[in-house]
Amino acid sequence: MIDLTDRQKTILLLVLRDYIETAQPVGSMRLMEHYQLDMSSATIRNEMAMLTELGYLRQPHTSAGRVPSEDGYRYFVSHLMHQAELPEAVQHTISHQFHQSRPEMEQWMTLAASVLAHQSQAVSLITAPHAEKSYFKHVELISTQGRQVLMVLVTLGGEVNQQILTLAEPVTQERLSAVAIRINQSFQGRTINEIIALPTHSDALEVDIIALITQDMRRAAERVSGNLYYDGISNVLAEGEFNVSEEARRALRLFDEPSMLQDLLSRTAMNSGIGGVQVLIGGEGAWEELRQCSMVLARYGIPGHVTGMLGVLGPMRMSYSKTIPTVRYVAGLLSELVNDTFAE
Amino acid sequence: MIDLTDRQKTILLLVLRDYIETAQPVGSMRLMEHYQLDMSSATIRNEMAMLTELGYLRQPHTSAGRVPSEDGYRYFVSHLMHQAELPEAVQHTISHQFHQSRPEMEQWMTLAASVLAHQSQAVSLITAPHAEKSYFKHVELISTQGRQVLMVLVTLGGEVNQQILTLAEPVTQERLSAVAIRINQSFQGRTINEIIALPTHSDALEVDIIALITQDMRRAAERVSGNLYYDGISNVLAEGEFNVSEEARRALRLFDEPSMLQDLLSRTAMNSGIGGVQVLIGGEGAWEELRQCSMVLARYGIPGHVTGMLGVLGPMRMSYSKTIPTVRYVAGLLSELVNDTFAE
DNA sequence: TATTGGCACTCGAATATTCTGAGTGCCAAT
DNA sequence: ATTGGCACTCAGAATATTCGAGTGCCAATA
Repeated sequence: MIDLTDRQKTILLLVLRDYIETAQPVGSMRLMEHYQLDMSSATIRNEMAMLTELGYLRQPHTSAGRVPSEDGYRYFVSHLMHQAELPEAVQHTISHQFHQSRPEMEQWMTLAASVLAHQSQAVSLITAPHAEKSYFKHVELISTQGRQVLMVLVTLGGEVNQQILTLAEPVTQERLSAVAIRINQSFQGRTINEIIALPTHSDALEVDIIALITQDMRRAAERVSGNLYYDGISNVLAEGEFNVSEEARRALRLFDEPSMLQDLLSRTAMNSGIGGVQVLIGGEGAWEELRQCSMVLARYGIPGHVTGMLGVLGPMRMSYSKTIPTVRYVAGLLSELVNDTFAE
Repeated sequence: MIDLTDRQKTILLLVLRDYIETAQPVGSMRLMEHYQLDMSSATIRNEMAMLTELGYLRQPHTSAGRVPSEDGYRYFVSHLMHQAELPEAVQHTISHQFHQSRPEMEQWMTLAASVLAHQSQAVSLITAPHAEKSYFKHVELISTQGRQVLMVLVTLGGEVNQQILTLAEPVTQERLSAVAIRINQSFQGRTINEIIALPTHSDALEVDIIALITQDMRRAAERVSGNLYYDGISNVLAEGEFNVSEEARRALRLFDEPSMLQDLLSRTAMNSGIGGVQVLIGGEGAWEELRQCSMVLARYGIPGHVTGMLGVLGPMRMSYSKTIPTVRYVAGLLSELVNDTFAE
């Protein structure tokens, strides 16, 4: 794996750079002139042949230049690319936008999606922060009309869940409020299991409501992550190689099938810590739809508490050296915001 | 406009049908055999020439069959197409899905988007119902930690708006609840203007909260419509003529620029009543991006009260006779649901 | 007068053919 | 170990050729 000479590394790096920039197979001559290498094209050819044999480069056909292979990209990302921070100016711009927006989670999500899409010129996606263990915080019952009641359930971290119930018979707001107050007092800060363990109450209305609350909390716990936001779908279509369109269609199908994305996000990045950025190249064998794509993913939030995922989906030859710092920075920013909001 | 002979209408209708089905220019021979017309292909050619002169058909090039022009589609939609109801079986399936889903607005929106996209094999889009005039219903203040407070504001029709405030100094939950109760009592059912007209209170905290409430309500009133949901983006890419891709890209750009869609929706369908379905063919000159597309739009909800928009965006040769009933039916269904939920 | 068969004509799309040049692999010379 | 030189390859562009669906028009017809 580390059996590459310095010169081989240089050449591999340059091939990657050039290909990422131009999307054209890169040949030995071009490489030599463009980067003023002081060796002949024949030497470069020899090295390239070596790199091809090692599996880091590919030849689309016999008489074409070289193109990075999946392994090539992986080597690039993990050994060659120099990991810079995001330029300060960009950091400021982004951070400014966040601090100017309305202090609402939904706004932040939309903004983060937009920033990522714009910076990386690819599709961005992000899940709302999600409590890893759900604690009851507050419930509110508001009668809207006759038998319809709006239930607003707040769990740890300000996740708000609203639902409309239809009762068997009309109930006054007073009665509802009384029930709410009782429930709030006894459930405060408890987990779903603790709530279930509590002695059941005799009041029929109250029993119904409690059943709904536990049901909601259970459902929330099952969902791997919160709502999904994304942005920049047209970016990916602007890419040259996607004009083949077949590939683009496949990748975009992911966005029509939220469950697939959820699955993908949870399966990959659940195990990576906060702050770490995961790079997924060419679907890593597991995702047929992403054969031509890469994803840069990160988790954000408070570990073991409230976390979410965010990332970028783009063509395999996306600019990792720009995307990775961006994803890392935005993840950090969101972590801060989540911290400010939810920490106890 | 109505200067078409019956025979011309028949031919125009068949051309439309055939083209919508096959996406191929249709010629005189094909028309004759396929639909057993008892006239010769020469006669059909003559009529076609006439229809071309009148602007209802076009010829892609001299020696090709005929293709409907924009005007042709319009004539078809308004005079030729027979307006059937959605088949009962389909109605049942759809309605069943809605009644099985969780009774939450968000679920309904997602479901409606999914159903429309699936039925029409095109992109669907839908805005959440939006109160045309906003009445205060309820506010809830929940302390999450030190100076952070979660405000949940419910306005007429169960629109719930959550926001996190940072206070100047920590306040107990008791104090917050007291404020909430006072506000709820005096604001119940009032409009924003009435609230502003009320005598201001002396309590600093209360004044702050009230300011935020009015601010929120004002903002909600300004938004043309609620959140935007959509589905089926990959459908549009599956269409043959979009493989040219340039067009697809343009149309999809709409989805990255929510403001454009909002604008489009409000400008077109704001004036059409509930129940009426509007058909927008080829952008009607106004929207460059939609030159190759059509939209089928409808409003739903309670007129003058809480309404939303929904519709389908597809290629100009979409199956109007299937899409229009679907859109109408789903709009009706949502209207019912909105009615059940929000009516007073 | 409206309809029809016949026929010459058109022109996009499909297929075949040729051309071109960027790029390679390899070898002998340095 | 590196390099200049050279024959070879092959995708893609450019060009030519064929094919046939479809038209427009006209003279014959009912």
